[in-house]
Amino acid sequence: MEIFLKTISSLNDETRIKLLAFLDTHGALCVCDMQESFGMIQSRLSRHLKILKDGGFLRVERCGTWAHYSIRSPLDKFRIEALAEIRSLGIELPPLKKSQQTGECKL
Amino acid sequence: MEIFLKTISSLNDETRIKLLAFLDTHGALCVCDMQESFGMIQSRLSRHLKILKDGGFLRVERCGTWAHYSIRSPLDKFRIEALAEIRSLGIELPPLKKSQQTGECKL
DNA sequence: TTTATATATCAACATATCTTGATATATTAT
DNA sequence: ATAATATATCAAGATATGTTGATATATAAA
Repeated sequence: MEIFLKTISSLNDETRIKLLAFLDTHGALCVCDMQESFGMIQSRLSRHLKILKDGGFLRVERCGTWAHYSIRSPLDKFRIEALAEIRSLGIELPPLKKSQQTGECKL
Repeated sequence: MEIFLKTISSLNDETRIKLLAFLDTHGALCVCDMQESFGMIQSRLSRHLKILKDGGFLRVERCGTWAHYSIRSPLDKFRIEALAEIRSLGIELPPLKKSQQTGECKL
């Protein structure tokens, strides 16, 4: 029950649904790229990504100071269905802006 | 997006998940039966049932003063998966107590 | 070492949601 | 009509969640 509720509550926010859709579209992204793309304050973004990670939807791969978030794989059936449902919503997403940092590490 | 969020937020509560599981197990029930079974204050129960109805999970059939709630049918794929997930949780539910009212109407 | 960058976490405030008890509505029985 | 019953809704308070700005941590560069 606790895990299911955590999964559900991680989806219970428009910002997080957009982030999921964005990562679903673009694959792995670092926080700063999403920050640029969504024009979102860093602490806010970081918080939502943590909630999605704890909700079982995302994984993080650290690479130096960068944290690359991506959709976790494999996902269980329910989370796959949730993602499919989100995909089907046709949410309008911001264009991807890659933060022009030097020394980006190669995944 | 709004509809999806409403669906998700309707699931975002332990009480409502138990109610869904209960109705999934017992079929159509009137509010007073659930009230008896869960030992729950009527206003609270009524509120949660409304949220589940608005979330697209339940339907109501009125019969005199009684309101019989049941899982809506047919459900779309996502809600079916959500229900399946809830079923798989093996939640412990209270025994069904039929409120001993006279003149219960036949569905 | 100092400085800069990327990310995470915290504290304070604003907003949303849940619970309760009271009241409203609608139907049935007397 | 009045009284009783089933359900819905409202108002107030308690709790949870989201946002912001500030700070902490950790890595990399100079």
